[in-house]
Amino acid sequence: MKLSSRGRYGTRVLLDIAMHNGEGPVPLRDIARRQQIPLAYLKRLITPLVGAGVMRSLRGVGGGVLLARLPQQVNLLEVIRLLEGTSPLVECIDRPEVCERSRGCATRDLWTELDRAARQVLESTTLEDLVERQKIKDKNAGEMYYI
Amino acid sequence: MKLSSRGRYGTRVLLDIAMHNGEGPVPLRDIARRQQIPLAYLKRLITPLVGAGVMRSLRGVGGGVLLARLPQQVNLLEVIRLLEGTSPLVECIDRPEVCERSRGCATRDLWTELDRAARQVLESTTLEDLVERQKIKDKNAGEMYYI
DNA sequence: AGTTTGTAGACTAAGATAGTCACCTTTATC
DNA sequence: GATAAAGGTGACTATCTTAGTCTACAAACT
Repeated sequence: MKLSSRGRYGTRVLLDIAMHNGEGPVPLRDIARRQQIPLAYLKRLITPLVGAGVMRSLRGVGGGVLLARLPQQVNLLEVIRLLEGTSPLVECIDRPEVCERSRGCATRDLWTELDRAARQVLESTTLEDLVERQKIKDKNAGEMYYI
Repeated sequence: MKLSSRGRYGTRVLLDIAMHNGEGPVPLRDIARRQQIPLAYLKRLITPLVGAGVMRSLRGVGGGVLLARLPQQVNLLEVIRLLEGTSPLVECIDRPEVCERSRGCATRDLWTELDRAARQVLESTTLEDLVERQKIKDKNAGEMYYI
């Protein structure tokens, strides 16, 4: 039960470009620097997000990446699924046929419950929510200097 | 965000011995057969559970393993933590110092929320709950034959 | 044409996971 | 006390996943 660095990085990348939403394409180089992600790795990381239409990319001079939808239209469940590849916590949740004991298995019910709880948190959070939280944090951080 | 086979196996093992609670030591051989877990692997699997006082073991003829506490006194959060070793979903949740951006990181708050949601499900479920659910399932399975 | 950007594929190093094997220790029983 | 039936332990291995690199390529702006 670990979140991979793909999941962590990718979410940070989306939050980064969401924070710059409306300002045109954000170069990967800048994102890599701000988020401390190796550029070559970042390039690979975003491909599923671009492919799924969560973000768009523009090549060439002045290019970069930007959100393909409004921040409130991107929920974190979709994001994590795209980044991690594998969806469920345990294989048998979605595909009972992979384990012959699925039908009468009490532990499987528990994993299902666990998976649902996690999904609920992710699905109910959008990029806009993250942006709001981040802005509050940035604001508070600024005020810290005056205390 | 996958549950390891250690976590899945180990939980099944505990449910197995909880179902036989009060009947004396349950031999690992029997558990291995019923739960379809390689015996050699099973032996290794249970050591942290024995070490933490969740189950007890008895060697020699007529030996086996049994619960060291009442089923309602064993919650699944403790079990999963013992089996998986690593506790939090993301390192920085418990140890902000591992990442310099922890303080002002909105994604970290999300991971914390996610972790708490998962913990809540596990912590509020005891072995007794699992036993109850399993008994209902077994009962229903029995009735299926008469339909 | 040249430079700046993103794209794609192949590859690799390190670590985790799942599992095996051989041998040891404890305990009951004859 | 020999023996057999249990669990315990350390070392090992095969496979997979993760994280990351490298190289060559394609598009777009100037």
